[in-house]
Order: sequence, then structure tokens, then C-alpha cells
Amino acid sequence: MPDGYDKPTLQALHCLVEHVGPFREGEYLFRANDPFGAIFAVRGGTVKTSVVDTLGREQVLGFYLPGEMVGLNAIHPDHYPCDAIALDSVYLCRFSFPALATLAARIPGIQQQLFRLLSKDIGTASLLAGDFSAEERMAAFLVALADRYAARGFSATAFRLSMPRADIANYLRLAAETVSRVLRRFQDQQLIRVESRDIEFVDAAALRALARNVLHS
Amino acid sequence: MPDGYDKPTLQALHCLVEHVGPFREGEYLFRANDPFGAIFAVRGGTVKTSVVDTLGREQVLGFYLPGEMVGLNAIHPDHYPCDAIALDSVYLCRFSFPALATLAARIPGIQQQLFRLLSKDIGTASLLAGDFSAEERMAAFLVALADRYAARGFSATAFRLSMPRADIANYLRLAAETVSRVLRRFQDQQLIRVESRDIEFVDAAALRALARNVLHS
DNA sequence: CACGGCGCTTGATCCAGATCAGGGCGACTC
DNA sequence: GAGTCGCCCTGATCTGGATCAAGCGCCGTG
Repeated sequence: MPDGYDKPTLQALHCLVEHVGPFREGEYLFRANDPFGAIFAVRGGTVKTSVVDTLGREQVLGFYLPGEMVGLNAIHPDHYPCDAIALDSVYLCRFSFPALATLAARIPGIQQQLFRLLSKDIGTASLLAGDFSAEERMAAFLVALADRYAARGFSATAFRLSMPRADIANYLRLAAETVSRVLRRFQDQQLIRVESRDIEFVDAAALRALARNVLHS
Repeated sequence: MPDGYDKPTLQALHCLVEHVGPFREGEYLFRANDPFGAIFAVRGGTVKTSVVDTLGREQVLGFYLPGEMVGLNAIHPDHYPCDAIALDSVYLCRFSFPALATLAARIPGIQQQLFRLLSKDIGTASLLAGDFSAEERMAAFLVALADRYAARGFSATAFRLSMPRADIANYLRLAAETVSRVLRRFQDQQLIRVESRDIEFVDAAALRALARNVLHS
């Protein structure tokens, strides 16, 4: 949540927030069909959300970096519609949703912010909905990650992927082999440097050009 | 919006709503980048939303039937992120959003309802995000339409598609030819009967089985 | 009425990416 | 150190759906 609230507002927010964690790699923050009670802000680490279909196969829905909110899509069905899993050591702020909604009714700024967060998620959900090539998807994924890291004050040109290739592939609806091949192609074309999970942008402009149609049209 | 509000609430809602229309086939309700001011409930007809990418190609984002809300995804960027186009004769209720947000702060029921609508859209947006076969997508599309019609009191087993094949194809990220072929295959397999834009379910259970993984895993 | 044009269908070919198969390598255990 | 297990890479083959290319029926228009 952005700063810029006044004293009593911050006070109120402070009361209904609860620090939780650490969760270890592979631990569940919540599971599909758990009753909805709270939304979470990531303080540290990376979270992935996913669903498993009628038997077995996982579908990765998203990754959440420090500063981002998890669980907003649970408000409507009143149950979490997906699993949330720690990809590394994860620390969270837990916001009880009933309390937050009550606060939102008193303080317009909070309500506004919640509306924005929800509305924003609608947009980003449709990001990977288009029929894009593997290159476009991968470029968009990397650029979006870089931008999100940059927004939190980290380097926008070098970062470490906190998820395995298989999760990236699943998220982008590609085969893991394709992810591997596209990354190599990008490196051969001098767009990035790849060293296992470390990514460095070499030609950010070209990457952005590739990603342009995906993010968002 | 569901009924069940008390008198003063209904009164207040009544004040900020405005009937607009008719829009004729092909007319724009709003365009991408128009400043955001209101959300709309469809009273009659069908609306499609779409974006056009950097040059030309359209991407259909959704279809809206009577009783459904258009424009919720505009809250965050504060501009409409897509075009909204009438597919036939369209009648709307226009809700000024600033007024609605103010009202929501006073009346918790309204706020709740808005949260639900927003959260619900996050879920349905990720519906067609999975990597599903043409059959699964098509079945899911038909079943979802039938359910939405049924929820509004229309027949759940026979309805008329208000959009051309090309729009369905675009929405499902398929080629128009594929839509044609899949519909024919469904008819050959005795799942549905197709007569130009009229659809009749013959084996709804089988269709639902096909759609199951898509809606929503 | 003939003429276009558009929406829809059907068949033939093509291709991006899935799938299958195998190999390398770093981390951990015994 | 040898063995094992994940994770990642790379090559060969296969395939679902896109694309290309006609044809067909329907409606509006001159």
C-alpha cells in the first residue's frame, strides 16, 4: 500500500495488520477452498498462486513479489480460489478482510485504494490471455518482472528468477523446453545474458519492443 | 445488481442511475482511453469489449449480457482500457462512479457488492488464460453463455448467439474456421444442434464434461 | 432481377510449439 | 568418492490449429 495516509489512518491500518512468516520454500500460505478471511501483502520472498485441475495438472496463475497483494480474487467466492505457495522464504503482512472493509467504509482513501487494486488485477489477469508467440510471452514476462522489481527499488536490468523454469513455462502456457530454447535464443541475439536463474538485460529496448503487444496491446 | 436493499438505499441508487440507449449495432459505448466516469449495467442487448493492438488487430475481451456490468476494469487506470461496442440494440443503466463510490462509503451493502463484482471479474478474466483445446474452449463458452442466460431467466438449453463467428473465434483465441469446424463436430457428435446463430443443447452433460477443466479447474 | 459483399463453411497445406528422448551438472546424502 | 535426485539444456519427431484457398447462401442495394 502506498504511503500518504494521515496519522489516524495509519494507526487504524496498523491495528488490523499482522506480520506472519517466515514460510519456507514449498509451504502453502493458503489452499484452494480455504474460507476467505484475509488478504496478504508480501514483505519478502516470492509467492506463486496456482490451481490444480480435475486430476493433477497444475496451472500457475501468478507470481507475487515484495510489495504486492495476494488473495484479492477470493473476495467474490468468499473462498480462496487457488493455492498460494512460497517459492523461497516468504514474509507477509496479513490484513483481515472484514476489518479492512469496515475501515474502508470509514476512510474513503482506503476504499479507493482497494478498488484500484482489484481493478488493476482484472487488467493484468488478461495479460497472458492473448494468443502471442513464445518469444512475445517470454519477453513480456521478463520486462514485467524487471518493471516490478524496479518499482520496489531494485535493479531494472539484472535480477534473479525466484521460480524454476517449469513454473515459468506453466505460467506462460509453454513447455519447459520452449522456455529454455527461447532464453537461449534471446541470449544468442544479444538481448539478455542468462546464467541459470540470473537474468541481465543487454538490449532492454529490443525486449520491450517484443513485449509491446502483450503489455498490454 | 441484486435486489434486497432497503428503501432509502434503493432511493439513493435510483438517483445516480441514468438510462441510456438505444445504441445500434456497431456503435461504441465508450472507447479505449476515454476518461473513466461511469460503469454500466446492460438492460438489453449484448456488448462486446475489445482492444486493438499496435496496428490494427482486434482482441475481444468479453461479452456482456443483460444484467451484467461493463467498465469495472477502468477504475484502476482511471481511463477505459478497452472499447465497448454494441452487438445489437443495446440499452444501459449508467452509474456515475464517483457518486457510486460515495454511496458505497455510506452503505456497506453497496461497497460489498462492488467488491464482489470486481473480484468476480478477476476470476472470469483468467478463464480463457489456460492452454485448452479448441473443443474445451468452445464447450466452456457455450456452457457459460447458457448459464448466464439461465441466471437471467432465459432458456438454459436453447439460445441465439448475438455475435458473429469471427468475434467468438477472436474471444477464444481461435481461427474462425476452427470455430466453424468445432461447432460442426459438436453437432455430428450429437452434443448440440446448430442453425446459423441458434444453438440448442442436445447433450448438456457431455458439454459440461468438456468444459469442466476450463470453468474453472 | 442481377450484382456484390459479407458471414459462414469446407478442404488442403503448413508451422510453432508440444512431446519424446536423452544427457549434463550441481547439491545433497551416505 | 560414488550414487541419487532435481533442474536444466538440446535434438528429433509429431500434431493441433493457423493459414491459404475456394465455394455457398443470404441480404441489401442499384
